[in-house]
Amino acid sequence: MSDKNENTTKTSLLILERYLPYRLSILSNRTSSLVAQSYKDRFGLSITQWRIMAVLGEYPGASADEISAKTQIEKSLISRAISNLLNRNLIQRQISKEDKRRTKIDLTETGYDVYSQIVPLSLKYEEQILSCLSDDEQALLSELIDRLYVNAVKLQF
Amino acid sequence: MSDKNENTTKTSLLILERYLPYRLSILSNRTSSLVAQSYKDRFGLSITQWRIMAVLGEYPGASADEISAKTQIEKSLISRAISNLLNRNLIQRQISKEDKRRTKIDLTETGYDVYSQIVPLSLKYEEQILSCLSDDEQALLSELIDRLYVNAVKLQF
DNA sequence: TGACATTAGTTGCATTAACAACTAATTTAG
DNA sequence: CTAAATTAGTTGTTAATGCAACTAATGTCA
Repeated sequence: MSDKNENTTKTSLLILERYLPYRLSILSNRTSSLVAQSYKDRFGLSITQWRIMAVLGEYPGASADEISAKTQIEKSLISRAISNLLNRNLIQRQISKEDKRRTKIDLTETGYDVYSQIVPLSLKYEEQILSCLSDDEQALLSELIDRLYVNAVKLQF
Repeated sequence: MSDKNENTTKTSLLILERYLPYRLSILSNRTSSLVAQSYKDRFGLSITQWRIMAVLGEYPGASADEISAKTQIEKSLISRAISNLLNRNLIQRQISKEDKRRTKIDLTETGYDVYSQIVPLSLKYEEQILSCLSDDEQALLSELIDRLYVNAVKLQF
């Protein structure tokens, strides 16, 4: 027994290809970019723009900050993406009466039309991505992802 | 029965928070940025730089293209990261004798020393990230991720 | 052998993202 | 009531990323 490097620790082996954060990252990149390319081609929307619209479909009248929280997208990116969507008349906004710092943002009619086209498309994509798993496996995966995320949020390295 | 929107299709519902590509994306971002921050703080290395070093630890003498394939990082990023690692004397390279376009890249002694410090750290991080799952669940997750990735690579939207 | 295509790696450029500083409105405390 | 702190949103700056053009070397095939 020499020092702290016992046989359990020896020169420990890292195989990038099997490293979980790496694998999550490449899986996520692949799925996101598949979907992103489709939205870009069909509607000229980036993932960020689409996610904002998705939140507004669920939560009409949300503020920029609420959108930032729901999408996990940094608020300066939200601000610029909102400008773009406003210019394209996909969303509209008004200043909140109760709090003049806030804005209430909504899909326009055009925006809602686009939204209504993308929703079924994105659900179909999700289904295809998950098509290699049984229903039970899908449910399990979903649970595991939730737990991993809850755990990851608490961690601090 | 009005138009094409039957009850089966109705205005289908998308809940971003439950949408798999989104959830994968935020989980992956969280885990990667946890790890990234640690490498940045402790060794001044970005994830890209670290992944290159990780590949070289596994595959000494790899070429830039091989590194790009193993890390899934675009080759221009690899090229620039390699320049940086060369400047910092963490890696070294020589032109391949058989094919003068290729380079053979290796960790320097310094680089290997850093590598040897990061490997156990990164394994510990992985363990902590997975600590919320049982061994069986970890194995299952691993399998599901593999299958999802294989499937995702084949898909085309 | 010699044109043509392919491959390895580098560089330029345009887009995206992250981070901090800033303005304006609101809330909190004394 | 007012000074200080907080919050919503915007903007500037810099770094990271992605794509495409480019050079140089090699491979292909008539």
